[in-house]
Amino acid sequence: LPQVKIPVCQIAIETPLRRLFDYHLAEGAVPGSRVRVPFGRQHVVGIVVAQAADSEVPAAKLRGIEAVLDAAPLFSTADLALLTWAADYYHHPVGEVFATALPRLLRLGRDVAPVQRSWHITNAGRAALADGTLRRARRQQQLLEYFAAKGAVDEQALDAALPGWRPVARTLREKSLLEMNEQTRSIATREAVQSLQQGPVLTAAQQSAVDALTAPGLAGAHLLDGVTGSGKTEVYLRAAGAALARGRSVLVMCPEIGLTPQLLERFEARFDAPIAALHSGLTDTARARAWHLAATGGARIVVGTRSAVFTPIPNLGLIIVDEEHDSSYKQQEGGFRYSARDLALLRGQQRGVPVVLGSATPSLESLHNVKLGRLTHIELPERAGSATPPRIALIDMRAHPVNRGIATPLRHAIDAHLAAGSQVLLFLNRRGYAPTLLCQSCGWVAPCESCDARLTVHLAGGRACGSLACHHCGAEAPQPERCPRCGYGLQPLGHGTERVEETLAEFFPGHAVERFDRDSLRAPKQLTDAIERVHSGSARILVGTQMLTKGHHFPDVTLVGVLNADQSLFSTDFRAAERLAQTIVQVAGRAGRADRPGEVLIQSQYPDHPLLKTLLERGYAGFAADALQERQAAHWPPFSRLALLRASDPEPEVALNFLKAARKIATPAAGVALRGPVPAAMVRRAGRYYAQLMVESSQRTRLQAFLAGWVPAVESLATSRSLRWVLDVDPLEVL
DNA sequence: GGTAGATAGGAT
DNA sequence: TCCTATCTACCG
Repeated sequence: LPQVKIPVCQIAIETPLRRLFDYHLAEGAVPGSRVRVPFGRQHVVGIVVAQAADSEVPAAKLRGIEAVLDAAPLFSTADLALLTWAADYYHHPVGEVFATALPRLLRLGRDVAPVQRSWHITNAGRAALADGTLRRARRQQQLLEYFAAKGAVDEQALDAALPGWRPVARTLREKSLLEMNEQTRSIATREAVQSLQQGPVLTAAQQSAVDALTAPGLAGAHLLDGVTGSGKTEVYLRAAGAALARGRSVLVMCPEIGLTPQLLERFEARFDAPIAALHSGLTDTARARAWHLAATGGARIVVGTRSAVFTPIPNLGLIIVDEEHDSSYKQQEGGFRYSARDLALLRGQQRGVPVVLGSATPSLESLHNVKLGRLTHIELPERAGSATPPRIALIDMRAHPVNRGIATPLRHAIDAHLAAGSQVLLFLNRRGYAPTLLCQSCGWVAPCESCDARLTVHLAGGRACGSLACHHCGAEAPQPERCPRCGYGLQPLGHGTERVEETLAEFFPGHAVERFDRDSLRAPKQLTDAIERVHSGSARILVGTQMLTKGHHFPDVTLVGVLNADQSLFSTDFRAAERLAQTIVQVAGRAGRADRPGEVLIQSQYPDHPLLKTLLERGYAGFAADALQERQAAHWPPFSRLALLRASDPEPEVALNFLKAARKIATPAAGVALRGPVPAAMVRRAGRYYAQLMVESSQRTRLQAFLAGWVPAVESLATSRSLRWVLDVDPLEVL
């Protein structure tokens, strides 16, 4: 009997299963479009990835597509190829990878083609106006009169003409006096893009950077390596302008848009072009709209965070990855742990589109790629506008009196800068009041019930008697008055940003302190208000965490103090030194932006530490050169490739045993080494016990080949439902 | 991950 | 005897 071939669609479905699912071919079910399909006993939305002339699946199991949801595909074949590549490379279920690329509403099957809503008066409405039934409802009467005069009016016009019309219109609609019409708006693609501003005169370095990035017929990847204030953004704008002028669109990626709205503002101010912003602060509807605008070519500039790397952009002509060293480009939670920076490079290569990675403190990976010729190195050595670079010095905390975390030389420097009318910025990577609550009598410290960690003391609503919080699982508890073990009084030990804020207010009375951390700036409004207080000059001293190292320009800050650089000097994570160097250089970059020279003081117990010495004597480039040599000697990335299999379970030993079994079933492969499994640095976190197994190879292809065979086998090992496991390819933290 | 049928144990 | 909690297999 000749086999009958049955043509099928191969569909990505959001499920942890690592495969596509075949369904009978249906009209309009072209690759890239969404379809509704029966799946098990449910009905789900999937994405057609490909069509095939035949299926491996027994014909009896094949089912039909229920509905095609998109008239035109959402993803191009190149978009599909990128997503498929990512699923392969990160060895993650393809359906979940596709889910990452799609806003929630589209995943749910909603139609988000932008609609134009317009309102008009009904006959009943005219009658109501005539017979005066609305005499007592003045606003309703006025709105109806407006519609009686104007006819159909669309919502944008109403927003502009009559702010606050919506609730009134809703009431009138319920009474059938007004009606609303929806119609699909056609998007004007290829809108003319105008440059609103000319932009400043470029420095020679900027000009040659722009030349390199806008050379005709150019593709390829570039590292734009420029100190803070050297004008990287201006280079981005010029390169983007050139791409837009060629009729192409631009993808701009940034680590956290909420913290760095400047980038978006600069693009908005420069170009009269439709911009779509994609970040975590959007509502589902707003995100779906922005995504759709980008995917249909309605936006010529797309500014977004990590997941924006997957957003379809027709006619893409340039990809910019700002602050490429930033760890938020790597998804570090959940299952699909991709690097948006690496995928951006791949996307550019795949489409022949130039990619610019920008940073004042490039990742060692990127600097290594420069050496290998995979990235061209474009340097912007000087600060634009000829500002003097900051003077950096160490304060030996052993050699000076230290009062409440602040050494005398730093205190004097703060006094001097404040007296000169400048602002001062202090960086401390530790939020809360104190990292520990200690009993001075018996040595008891407040522990987290569900983690191997100490609870951090926080001020409750600002006053002395605080609360306790776990920074690992989020647990909160009131602060006990007495030691639960011996009944003695308890003391907060150590310094967090809240305590430093308190200390500064005491040491420098009359100088308002502004605190920048996740606790003080929970809402975006709080951040903008705080920044406003700094810019207006009402705040004189800034104290904060990482938040202060990202993006914001504080032109009147002339002194930056790093209160404790030591935390990561002796970390076991091989990337700790790189992160510390980047943080110090980034926070130092906040000082002396204007014509006033800046000063940076770093407090340390170990001023002779080679990392700090190198950084001060030879700058970030010198540090990076040394660090790369160390990595090479120790055979760490980028000189080797890593993958980490992490597992956790509420019962001790379960995760470790699972990983031991995973190691046992591995087929030995040449050039691939397994290390571990070992318990995680913090074994118990949020009530689960963690362990990990490392896979290492000097060659990416070997590692990939090994994982391709191993991961499916590992999957079949995981029988218990309570056990969770993830594979992290190119992990950032290996603790 | 979601679902439902199978199974086992406890409460009534 | 029935109810529920847990296990197991499957998804085209």
